[in-house]
Amino acid sequence: MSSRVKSTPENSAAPVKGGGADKAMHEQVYSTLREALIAGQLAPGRALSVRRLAAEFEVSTMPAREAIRRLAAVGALDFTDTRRVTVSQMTEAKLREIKEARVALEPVLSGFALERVEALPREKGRLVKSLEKIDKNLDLAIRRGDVMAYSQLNSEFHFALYRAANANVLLNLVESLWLQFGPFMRVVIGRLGTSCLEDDQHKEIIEAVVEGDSAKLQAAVKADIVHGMQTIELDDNAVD
Amino acid sequence: MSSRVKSTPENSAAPVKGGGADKAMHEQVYSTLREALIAGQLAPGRALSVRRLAAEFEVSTMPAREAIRRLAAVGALDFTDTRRVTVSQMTEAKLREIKEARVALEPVLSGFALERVEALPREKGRLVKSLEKIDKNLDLAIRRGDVMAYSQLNSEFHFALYRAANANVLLNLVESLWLQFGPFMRVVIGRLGTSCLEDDQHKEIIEAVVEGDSAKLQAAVKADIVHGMQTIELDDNAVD
DNA sequence: TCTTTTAACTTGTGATCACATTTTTCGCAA
DNA sequence: TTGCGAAAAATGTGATCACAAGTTAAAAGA
Repeated sequence: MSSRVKSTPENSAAPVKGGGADKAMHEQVYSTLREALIAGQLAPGRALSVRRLAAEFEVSTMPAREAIRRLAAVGALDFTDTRRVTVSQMTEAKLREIKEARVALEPVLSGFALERVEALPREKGRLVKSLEKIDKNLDLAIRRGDVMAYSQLNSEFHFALYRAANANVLLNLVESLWLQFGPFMRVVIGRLGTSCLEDDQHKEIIEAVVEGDSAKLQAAVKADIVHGMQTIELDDNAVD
Repeated sequence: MSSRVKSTPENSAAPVKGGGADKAMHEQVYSTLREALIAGQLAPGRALSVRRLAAEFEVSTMPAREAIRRLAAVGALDFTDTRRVTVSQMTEAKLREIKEARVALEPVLSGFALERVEALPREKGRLVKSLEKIDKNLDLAIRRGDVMAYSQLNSEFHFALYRAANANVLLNLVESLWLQFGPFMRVVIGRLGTSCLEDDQHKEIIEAVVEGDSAKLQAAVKADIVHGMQTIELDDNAVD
């Protein structure tokens, strides 16, 4: 939440406006915010405001508005009854929905990913190496008890796999789910400590990819989700 | 696409701005556009523009922008490489993804709906009556060959069921899928005629709800989706 | 008649201002 | 110290303008 976007020098002094930059500014605000949410860097219930966001990114209010609107459209942000914008709170019912949706979608997406890399050996090699590297750092983060690094790396691990599917419709659905439970998960893990995360299914996931075994992969992904979500559910103080 | 939003009389003459209305104007623009997309009233590839939309709804460009941005966020609209906004085109790969996602999500959502109405008999009665009425009109539309009415009523039928689940996370995911294939489906049905739609699973769906049989309901919903999507896939000229 | 160039128009994006509410802050009294 | 109420600051939303880039239409040349 403290990163800076290239503040086009024209903005401050002269009122030279227009497209200018190589990428739309609202896009940059959006991406940064999205990463922060998925990695759990923004606490549930935290209030955002158009003007504060704009100031932080050193842009006008317009890009901030559009980024907020976009995140709200996928359920990551909530507009309260009084028109206030906050990071979505979790409820028990919502958590159940997210779990069911993840279980329904992510194994399918994993299957697509495997199907695709099986046809592209070089890409498969890159994917496996990437997953192994992330998982190694993940283990270190867990042992270190580094919740922040864990959240970041865990999402990186899953999305490295999912992105390999080259299936944007499914990817967007899954991403919207992660945007919704990311902030909450981070809070729970922070409370429980990383020790509860030691027995994930990442090794099995990598194995299944290497072996090209789709059934095994989907089962491992599902198990990983179920285990992770159960860990959260068990913390009864989690939902307020 | 020709409906009007209450044009607050203050807007035209005096520059009295601000919240004013009871509901945000961008929300109204969004809802209208969403309904039009799901019902297939906007053809794939059709170009939208902020200013034209604003003119049509008799609002300024701001509410139109936000509505467009929001629909783009869920994949209903595309921003082309040259910053043009169009109704999303369909591709073969995308259609496959949508089918898989629908098969994965909509039976689950149906199960949630049944589970909920089983606990609320009055609501269950209302739901069944509502479904029966819509299905009756649906049959008439099919016999009449009225593609427009069919698209409208078919979405009403499914969402009447889905809304009963009171599960907004899942509902939003499913809605985003319908927003993406609605325009395309309408084109295909328009080409094939409504005769190919005679053997849907709506009767079985209603039956299963009445009987409170979740397995039967989910199977019927899945069959309805698979059948509907296969109808589309078979039309090889459909995807351009 | 067909191609090419140029001018007019349209469009998305960013900036800025206005207004009605909501939220916070601060001083005063009990 | 604790409530309470009014002033002050902040916020979402809508309107409007500016600018650069894209699209379309027209005009000019072959």
